[in-house]
Amino acid sequence: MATGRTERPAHRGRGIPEATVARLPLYLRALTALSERGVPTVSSEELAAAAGVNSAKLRKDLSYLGSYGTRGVGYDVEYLVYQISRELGLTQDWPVAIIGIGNLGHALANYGGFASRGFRVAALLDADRAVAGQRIAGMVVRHMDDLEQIVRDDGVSIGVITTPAPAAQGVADRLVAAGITSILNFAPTVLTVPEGVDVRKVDLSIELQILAFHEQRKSSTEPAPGPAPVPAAVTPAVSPAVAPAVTRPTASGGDLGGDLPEVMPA
Amino acid sequence: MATGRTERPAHRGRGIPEATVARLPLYLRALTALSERGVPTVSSEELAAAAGVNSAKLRKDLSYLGSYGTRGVGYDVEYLVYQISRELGLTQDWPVAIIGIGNLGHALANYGGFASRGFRVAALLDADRAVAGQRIAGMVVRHMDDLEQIVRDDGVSIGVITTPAPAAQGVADRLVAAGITSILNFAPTVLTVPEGVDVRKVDLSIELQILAFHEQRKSSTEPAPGPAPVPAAVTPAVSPAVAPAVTRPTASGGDLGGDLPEVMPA
DNA sequence: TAGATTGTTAATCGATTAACAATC
DNA sequence: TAGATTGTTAATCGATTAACAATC
Repeated sequence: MATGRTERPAHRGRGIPEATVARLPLYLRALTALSERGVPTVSSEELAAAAGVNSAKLRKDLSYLGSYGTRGVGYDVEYLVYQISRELGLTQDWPVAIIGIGNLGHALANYGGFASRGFRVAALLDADRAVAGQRIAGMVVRHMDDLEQIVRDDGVSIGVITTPAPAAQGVADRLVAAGITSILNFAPTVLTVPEGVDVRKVDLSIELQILAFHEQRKSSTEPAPGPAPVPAAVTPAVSPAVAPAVTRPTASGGDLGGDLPEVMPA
Repeated sequence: MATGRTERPAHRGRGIPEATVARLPLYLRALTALSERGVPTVSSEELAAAAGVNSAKLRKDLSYLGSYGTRGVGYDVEYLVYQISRELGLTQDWPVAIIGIGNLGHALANYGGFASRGFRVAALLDADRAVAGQRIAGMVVRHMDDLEQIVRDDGVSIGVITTPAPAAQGVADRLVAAGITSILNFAPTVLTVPEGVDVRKVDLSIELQILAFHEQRKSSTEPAPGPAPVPAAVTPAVSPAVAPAVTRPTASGGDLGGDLPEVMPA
């Protein structure tokens, strides 16, 4: 229950920074957990800790939405849940279509997380006629041929692409042609879309590769990439003279393995 | 095959910016596609277009790895694939363990993308004894009790958490205790880990919420959240008097559903 | 040499953070 | 009032980008 507090949309209308928008869902999740535990208010310090961010950042982020806290007290949990939900557009229903019912599409269709929080799986689609017609998560998979009609009839506003990489761009084109302006892409491809269409991607192998980069730096105790401090004054002018020892005529034949790693087969 | 070019590790040893590290996999993917098409060289302009970034950014990113291009010519595709792979640590094998074999864990286990590119699913684990023992993607699911032994025996360095949210922190703690220092978290929870442990997260509902935010701004032509300009002087002093109509005592009871998004059932 | 394209500089932009005045 | 905590300022940091000298 919010104490009858007034709102000042402040920055509203223009310009909540992208970095802030990306964190609002985290705050919302932390607040929802607090709400379920019956916690009435939180300080920025507590909420920041729960969301895994710095409290100054949290306060700055929230200040873009308005002045929803009370000095000396903190934030009313329910009230802030509402305000963030509204800002994110979660007070309305967002019908989502999942395109490409393979392993991942199947898993997402069964994923409970959609239903709550304003999202609703409105349709499952696949280009394979053997897949279309199957019943998954209580829904009948439709064929891609019906895409335009489904988007129109069900008011689908967000498309989730879970096709193999080679099919993704074509699907994106059709989604855009059908009027969809928000796409969540799970296929490992860069999608090209017109201005005004938002694409976000979820990319497993990119995340793994970033982890591998850091993991490599940890385990290796070699002077260069390791956590070693700057080796006693590497004078810029000197390095060219120091470097030649590292110079290699070609990348192949080293102990590094001359072969370039093959990427995903498909 | 690289043209006999010399290498200058330049910035190496310390500090490739995180933003750059996060893009290297994109470049690698684009380069691999070019390599498969037999393209021998690319300009920064072409490669940047393929990766969906600005060419100045690409050149700056690559400059952190060294001087691997040729002025007036461009980059040797094979050579650059090799250099980026090496930088990311993909010239070695990274055994991965997937913990939590529900919908998503199952899908990931069957996902081909792992195997290529230096990653290898070394083990599948689940806390449920009814799941352990099952055969999935040619592997027998092991019970969580065996975690420590598996990490040790198989040299697992990366843990992928696909458990329900409430179980994730406990699993993370055990992974860390077992010596794992890189975690990819699919559960919608903030994980707390010691210094030196890297956590990256993949979060479907956060991505959807970010899309919803932008989608809302597009479709709504309402004055406040829409793309409308600042409505004729919203004097700060006045807003408290204007706002009360929007003030609501509580957020619950709405269509928001007070529920936190449940993750995959298992 | 003339044309092309890299690698780097420097300016700009946006995000983070500590600190603190405002205020409950 | 005294204590607590927000909302905001300003300094800092890091990332992006245009522009161009270096050089193949």
